[in-house]
Amino acid sequence: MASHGARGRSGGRPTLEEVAARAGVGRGTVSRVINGSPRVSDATRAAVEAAVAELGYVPNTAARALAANRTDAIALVVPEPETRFFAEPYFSDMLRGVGAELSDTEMQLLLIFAGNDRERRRLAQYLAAHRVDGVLLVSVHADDPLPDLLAQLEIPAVISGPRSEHEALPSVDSDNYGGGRSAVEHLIARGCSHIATITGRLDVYGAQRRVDGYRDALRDAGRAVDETLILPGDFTEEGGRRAMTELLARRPRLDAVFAESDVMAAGARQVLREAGRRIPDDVALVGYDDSAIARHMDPPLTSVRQPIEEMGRAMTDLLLEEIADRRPASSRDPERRRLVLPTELVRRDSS
Amino acid sequence: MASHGARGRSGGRPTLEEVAARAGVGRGTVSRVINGSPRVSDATRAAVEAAVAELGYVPNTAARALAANRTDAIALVVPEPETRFFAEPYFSDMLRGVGAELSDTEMQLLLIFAGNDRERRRLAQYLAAHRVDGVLLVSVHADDPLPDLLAQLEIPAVISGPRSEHEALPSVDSDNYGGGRSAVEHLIARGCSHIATITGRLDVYGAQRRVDGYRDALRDAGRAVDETLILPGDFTEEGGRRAMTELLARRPRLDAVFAESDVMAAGARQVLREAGRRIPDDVALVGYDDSAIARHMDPPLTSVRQPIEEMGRAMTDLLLEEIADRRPASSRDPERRRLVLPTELVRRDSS
DNA sequence: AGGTAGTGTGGGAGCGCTCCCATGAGTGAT
DNA sequence: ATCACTCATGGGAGCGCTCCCACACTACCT
Repeated sequence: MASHGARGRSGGRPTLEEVAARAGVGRGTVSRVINGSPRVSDATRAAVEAAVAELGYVPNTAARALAANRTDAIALVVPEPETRFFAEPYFSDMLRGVGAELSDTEMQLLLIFAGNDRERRRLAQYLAAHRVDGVLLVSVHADDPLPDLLAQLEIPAVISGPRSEHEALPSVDSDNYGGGRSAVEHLIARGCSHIATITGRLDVYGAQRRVDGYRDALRDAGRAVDETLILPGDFTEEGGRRAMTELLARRPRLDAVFAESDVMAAGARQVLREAGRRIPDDVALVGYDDSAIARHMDPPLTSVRQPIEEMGRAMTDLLLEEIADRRPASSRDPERRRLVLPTELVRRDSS
Repeated sequence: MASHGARGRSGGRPTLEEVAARAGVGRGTVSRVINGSPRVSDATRAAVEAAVAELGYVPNTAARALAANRTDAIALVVPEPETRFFAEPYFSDMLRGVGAELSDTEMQLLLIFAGNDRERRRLAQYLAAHRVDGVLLVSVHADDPLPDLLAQLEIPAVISGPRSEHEALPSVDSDNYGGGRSAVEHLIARGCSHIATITGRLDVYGAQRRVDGYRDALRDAGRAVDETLILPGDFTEEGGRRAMTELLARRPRLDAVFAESDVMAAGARQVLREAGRRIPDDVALVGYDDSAIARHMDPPLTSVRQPIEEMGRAMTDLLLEEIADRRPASSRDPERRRLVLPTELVRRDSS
C-alpha cells in the first residue's frame, strides 16, 4: 500500500509513467522524447507528443535534477552591494546579454548578490549545495577568494575580466590594451604632444592593460614615454580630481588627458575647468566606458566603449559549453577559453 | 549491483545516510536534526551535528524537493521589461525589502521578468512546473491574466497593489486613499482655494483611490468638488504636460495642483514655468512617490512617500505564511490577507 | 542459411531525501 | 508488579525522473 498515495494520485500533475501509459509506450521512451534523443521512431515520437499535450505534462524539475545530477540553472554572481548593481549600467547591460543568450535554452538564471560577509557566506553554502550548474562571475577583484572556491567545488565558471594574465578560469574580457591604445592614438592624431593618463586601480588587471596600451601607442608613434605623465587613480571621481590637480602642477603645458574611466574624467574635468583650461581647445580629454556620464558631460566626452552586452552573451556561451562537456577544465583547449572582445572609440566634443 | 555506484561513491558529497552512519544513528534521526525537529534528545542532536560538521554535509536540495514536494524558492515576478526595472527605484526598493525579509530564511529568491509575450510564455511554463513555492507579484495591470493562472495552479501568491476592491489574492498596498487625502489637506491648510488634480491611469485601482482621497479631503473641509478640476493623466511626463496645459486653459486662476505621480508633476512644472507661473508662490505643486525626481526638481517637490521597502517585507511575510499553512486560500481569515501601509507627506519647497 | 551489426524499445535500479509506522525504552499511576 | 502513556528512534516506502542493460527485430554481409 502506498502510504503517500493520496498526495500524488489523481488531480496532481501527470508523471512520465502516466504519459507512457497513455501513449502506449514505456517510461524510457517518453523520457527520450522529452529530452530530444534521436533514437526514437517518428511514429512513436508523435504518439508521445500527443499524450504529453493531452495530459499537459510538464517534467518535474526536482526529480530530473536528482536523477541526472544537474539543476538546469546558472547563477550570475555580483560581488557588490545591490545599490551599485542598480546604479551602474554595466550590470544591466550584462544582464541583458546573458538573458538574451539564455532565452532559447532551458537554463534558468539566478541573480545572486554577494556584497557583504553575510551574503558571501550564504553564497558559499549555496555553491556547496551545488544548486547551480555553473557560475558567471562579474566585477571580481584580484584578491577575491570566490574563484578558488568555485574551482575547489569543481563548479564550471566564467569570469568577466580575468584577474591576471594567468587567470585559471575561462574568461571574457574587452580589449583593454587596444582600448587604451586607440584612445592615445586618437590624441596623437589630433596633434597633442603632451599626453597624460590617469589610471585605474592597478590591482585590476584590465587597468594595467590600458596603461600598456597607452605606452605602446606612444612608443609606436616614436615618442618617449614620460613616466611622470602616468598618474595612478582609483576609478573614483575624487581620485580623478586629485590626479588632475597633481598633473597640472607637474606639467602646466600638457594638452591631453586620457582618463581610464568616465567617472575619473568627470573629476578631471572639474579641475581643468577651475584652472581655466578649455576642453578641448586647451586640453583634450578622453574617458573610458562610454557611460551615461560621458554622453551628458559638458562637453560630451570622447570615450572608449566596451561591448558589455556582447560580453554577457559570450560569457554565457562559454559557460554553457563548459557545462556541456563536463570534464576537468584543465584538459581543454585553453585558447577557446579566453575571449577578448574589441572596444570602440566613441568620438565626441571633448577631443 | 549498483550500476550507478561509481557516481555517488566516495569523493562525491556526503549523504544523509553517511552522516547517520558516522553519528551512529538512523537516517530518520539525522533528517530530524537537519530540519530542526524538537523530537530529538540533546545528546543525539549533538552527535549528529558533530558528524555534519566533520563531513561537511550539505543537504541535496533536489532530493529534498522531490521528497517533500516543495522547492524552497519564491519568485518576484516583474511584468515589465527589464529597462523599467532598472530605471525605476520602485523595484530596487521592493527588492531590498524582500531580500531583507528572506535573509534569515532558507528561501531562495528568483527574479523573473515577464515583459513580453515570449517571457510570459516562459513564465507560464515555469509556474506549471511548480518550480517555486510562491510568487510575489508587483506592478500588475487590471487586465493581467497572471493572477488567475496562479490561482488555477494553486500557487500561493501575494500581489502588491490589488487590482480592485475585490482582489482575490492576498495583497499589500500603500494607503493611496490616505495619501491623496493628506496631499490635499496640506494644500487646503496652506490656504489654496482652487485645487486641481492630475490623476493616474484610472484602470489602476490605486490611482482611483488617490482621487477618492482628493474628493473626500475637499468635501470634509466643506468645499464643493469641482469635477472640471480633475484631469485624467497616465503617469507619464507627457501626460502631465497635456493635463496641465488643459487645466491652465480651463482655470487660469487655479493655485494648487496635486499630480498623482512625480513624473507627471515634472511635466506639469514645465508647463507652469512656460506659462510664467511661479512655484509655489502662484501655484503650489504636490507629487506622489517621493522619487529621486522629487528631490532633484527645482524647486524640490513636496510628495507623498510610499513605504516601498516595507511593502516588500510585508509581502514576503504574507507569502511565507501562505506557503506555511498551505490550505485553500479562501478558507482563511481575509482580513489578515490585505495589508494597507500608511503613506507620508514629505514637504519640500514646491508647496 | 548463419552470422553480425545496428536500431528502437521496455523496464530495473538508483538518485538522496521526507514521511510515517512500528518498536522499544522510560515514566508514573494503579 | 502491571498497565497505560509518552517520547526518541530506526528504517521501509516512495517521490518522479535518468541511465543503462537487455531484448526483440530488422537489414546486410558472407
